Amino acid sequence: MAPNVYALVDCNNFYVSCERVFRPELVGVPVVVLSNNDGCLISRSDEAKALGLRMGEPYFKARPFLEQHRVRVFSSNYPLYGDLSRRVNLVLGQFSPEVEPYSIDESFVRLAAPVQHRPDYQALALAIRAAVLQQVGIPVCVGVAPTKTLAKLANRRARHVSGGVLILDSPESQAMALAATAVRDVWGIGRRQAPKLLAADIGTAAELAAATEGWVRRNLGGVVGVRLWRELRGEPCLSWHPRPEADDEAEGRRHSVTYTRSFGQPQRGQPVLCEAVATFAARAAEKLRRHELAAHLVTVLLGTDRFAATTEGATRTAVIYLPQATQDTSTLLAAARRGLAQLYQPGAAYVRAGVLLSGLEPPGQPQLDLFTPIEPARLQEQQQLMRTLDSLNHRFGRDAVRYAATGTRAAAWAGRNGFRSPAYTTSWEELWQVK
DNA sequence: TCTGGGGTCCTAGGACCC
DNA sequence: TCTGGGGTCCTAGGACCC
Repeated sequence: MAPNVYALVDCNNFYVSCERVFRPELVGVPVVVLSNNDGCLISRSDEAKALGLRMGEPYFKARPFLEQHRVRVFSSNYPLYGDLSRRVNLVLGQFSPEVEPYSIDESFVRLAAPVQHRPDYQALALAIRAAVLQQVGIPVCVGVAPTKTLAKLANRRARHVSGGVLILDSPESQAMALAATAVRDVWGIGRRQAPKLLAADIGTAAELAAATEGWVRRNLGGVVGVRLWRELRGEPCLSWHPRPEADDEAEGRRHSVTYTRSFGQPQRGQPVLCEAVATFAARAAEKLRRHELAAHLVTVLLGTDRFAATTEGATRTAVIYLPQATQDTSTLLAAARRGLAQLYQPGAAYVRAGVLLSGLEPPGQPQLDLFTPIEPARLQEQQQLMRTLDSLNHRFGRDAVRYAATGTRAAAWAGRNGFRSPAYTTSWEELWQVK
């Protein structure tokens, strides 16, 4: 049987490219997009990279430099990026039924096992690139190889190749690419492992691939390292999960749903924190219902400033167990409030909070709690209310209808996002206008 | 004044059971 | 007086990813 071939399609400077789709005047000039809360730089155009701006640089430090060089700055606009990401995947679906979105800006495409003698992957990769650019307006790079890890490696190198595609379908081309790739740039080798490998005289991906399996098992995180090592040698070991949220099989189901945010200003008062946590719980609950799941565990997180010199800086958590898994906002809200009450310490200055829902299962699973079973009629009522709430908010905009506990819109704890572009494609109020 | 957020996978270790 | 070993389940924490 012919082996599979994987293409990794990666959108170039994705968030910046999204902003450029609707503002052609941004093409050719330095542009950056900031993280939530306008905290740091998370996407840079090539021009911004050329100015020496680094990924993850705090915005407040870079600001004078950005102004001096007239860099265009945007707050992140996730509804817009998420929608364009979806459109990119639709285009990829024209080339293969097997598309696995890996992150908002990257997808793996499994290409049909080649029937003919030597398929022209180069031409195919170029066609993918042209189609995404033409139909969505986003430039991408494409790496093609027999394993996911090699496809990632090919993609990385494709960025510096004219045409933006690189095919590693022969042992010779793979050997060359491995020799030219620093080991710290291999997918799965992070900040911790890279120095360890260097100390063992392993500086390139080729040198890692040439190590013995026993050495890798002992020194590179056991089974995880061995899997990575095999993938580099062309043996596929990573599994394939097409359309992760579409199917309801236990296999591909997610394990948690989180909503955490930093505050615009440190917060000390319990009522304000209560509103923030209630808001985050309501958001997490929406996400839970979107994925058609219910949660048994509600974890509340409360964090103090980890950069402050005077305090410890720590995130503390409280876990509330719900005997019956639920996707009902008011039940989750009440649990979150109990968690907050356990955590809250008067006087502490909190800079971030969050809600994590876990112990997930499909809603309406058989009841295990024998003592306080919720009545089926009441359960149905709850579910109907949530469906109504979600559809109203979908139709009339986020927060058209919401819980009083979540407080006012102009909340004291709200984060900054001073430079946000309109949600051109997902919000009726902000639709792109042609004049 | 100002440093993001949301995930996954794996392992170690404790509690408990037989 | 002696005090095993295997299994399961759970949690905390590490490492990594974009």
